Amino acid sequence: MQNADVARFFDDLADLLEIQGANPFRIRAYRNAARTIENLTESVAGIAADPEQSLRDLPGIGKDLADKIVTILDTGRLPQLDALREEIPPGVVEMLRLPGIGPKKVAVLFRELGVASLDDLEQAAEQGRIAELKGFGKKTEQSILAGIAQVAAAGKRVWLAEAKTLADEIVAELSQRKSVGRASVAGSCRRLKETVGDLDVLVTSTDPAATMDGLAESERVSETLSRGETKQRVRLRSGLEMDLRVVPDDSYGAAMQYFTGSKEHNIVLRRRAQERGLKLNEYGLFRDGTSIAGRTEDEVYRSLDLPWIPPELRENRGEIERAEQGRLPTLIELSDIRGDLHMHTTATDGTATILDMVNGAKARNLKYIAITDHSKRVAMAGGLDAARLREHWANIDAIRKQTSGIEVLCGIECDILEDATLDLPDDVLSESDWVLAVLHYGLKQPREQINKRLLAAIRNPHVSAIGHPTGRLIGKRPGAEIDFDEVFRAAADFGVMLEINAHPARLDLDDIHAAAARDLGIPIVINTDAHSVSGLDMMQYGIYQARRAGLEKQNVANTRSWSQFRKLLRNRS
DNA sequence: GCCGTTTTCGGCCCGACTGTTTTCAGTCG
Repeated sequence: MQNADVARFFDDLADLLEIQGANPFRIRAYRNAARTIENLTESVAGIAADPEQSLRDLPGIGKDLADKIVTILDTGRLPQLDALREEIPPGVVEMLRLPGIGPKKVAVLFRELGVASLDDLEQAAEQGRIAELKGFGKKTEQSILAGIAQVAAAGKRVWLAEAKTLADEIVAELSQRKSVGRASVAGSCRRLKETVGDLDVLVTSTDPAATMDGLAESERVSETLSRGETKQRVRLRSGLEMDLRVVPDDSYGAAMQYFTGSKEHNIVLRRRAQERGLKLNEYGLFRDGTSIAGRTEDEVYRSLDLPWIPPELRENRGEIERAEQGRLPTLIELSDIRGDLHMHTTATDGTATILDMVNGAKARNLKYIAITDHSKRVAMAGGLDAARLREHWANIDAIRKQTSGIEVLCGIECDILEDATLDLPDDVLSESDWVLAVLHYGLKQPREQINKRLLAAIRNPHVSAIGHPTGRLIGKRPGAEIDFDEVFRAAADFGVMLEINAHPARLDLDDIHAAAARDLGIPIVINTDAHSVSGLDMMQYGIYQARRAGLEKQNVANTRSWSQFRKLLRNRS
């Protein structure tokens, strides 16, 4: 059982308890436990099985929750959850997804009207039965109908690449207005999370009303959803929603801190303020009603006896403790990257020639690259068999001889087949400078078989790295189920690198698993998987993911000079 | 349900906006 699966039990339990009107602090305890488990770099099953470790050492896990975790791991069920599900149908929980509808309203709808699904709810709204309930009205009824349509339509999270591009454009647009002073993206987009649910933008303004009018009239905005003195929520034409907050200049740093989040990080900070007799909110840090910090984020953190913490790390995954101890990582930057070990050409499904890719890489100041076209199993992309691959390598060789200033490796993205063999024979792989082994097919196989495949690839002496280890496509398909503990141990033992694939749809390994791999000393490679020259620019998104994992330059193999990187390869055999 | 160099009981982060109210609960981030 994966950490995320265990966490889900507690989130589901919390949802049901909320509808039931249970003690809010008990509910919070379940949610805190879910976050703690989700953010672990070790597997919770591993901790439970290890006599040297105790679940109760995890923050927010006491006797009761430790027992519940063991029950979940042993039986795959949680009796309390099963009992609650008997009382509250799944459709009732689903209603929580509607904007403006929370547990209290859901409970009333279920209790008073017997509404037990989105379909029931839509019917009741159309019949005007909702507006008659106490605490409800015509507007709530209308917003329920609008919400149902919205949930059906989309309301989904978008890739960071899309959200960030849009957010940067909007900030630039707002910055041009005369009334606007400072402007910045905040929220999960600033934390560079792999997906973004909505945008948060912060501005200082001499004329808030005019600034909000300006946003409402922007080409990128389709409608204003709500608007007050300091906050405006709009829907963008792309479907994404955005909050604009207008804050006083003296509060800008505190507001940036507050609206960047994460919620979990902020809760710990506010508690820290309380312990020091202070109060922290979006307007500043206050002692007895007098502001003692707020103009800059740095000021806020310093006044809480902490160094400034990079937004990418603000998830309450131990960054506050590390900051306190002066052990914050020096996060990797794009300019640290020297090589790119995953890219395609017209030999398979790329759109650029070998020479184009080589020149594109040189233009981006890379010192070494690997050309890694597909192996034959990926027939749709025109994958290469042994003969075509050798021919391709000869072409790469020819170009390498007439090129200077960059090392070009004859590589291959070799499929790990469903039966745990590799798509090309060992004698071919042995001629390669760089073998990236990957899963493309059979991702739904049971975990045991997936692990068998990955372990077989890792043990093959010709394999250099595992590319996009889970095979997930964010928002489109989940990755393969992997026993990460076992795979990571094998990668560490055999000196096989693991990839963070920089494509915005992959970002695979994710932040948590990349951190776990780093903890085991496994060298990480960040690669673009470029299918065109401009695809080489995706490196930035891989760097973002690595920063969220807390990776430093020395954790990432392709920050090394070519001569250093080559040594890593030689150590392999 | 968790947690504790002020506590094993009594706390548990904070404010804006909306809709339904006539002073505030619910929701959201």
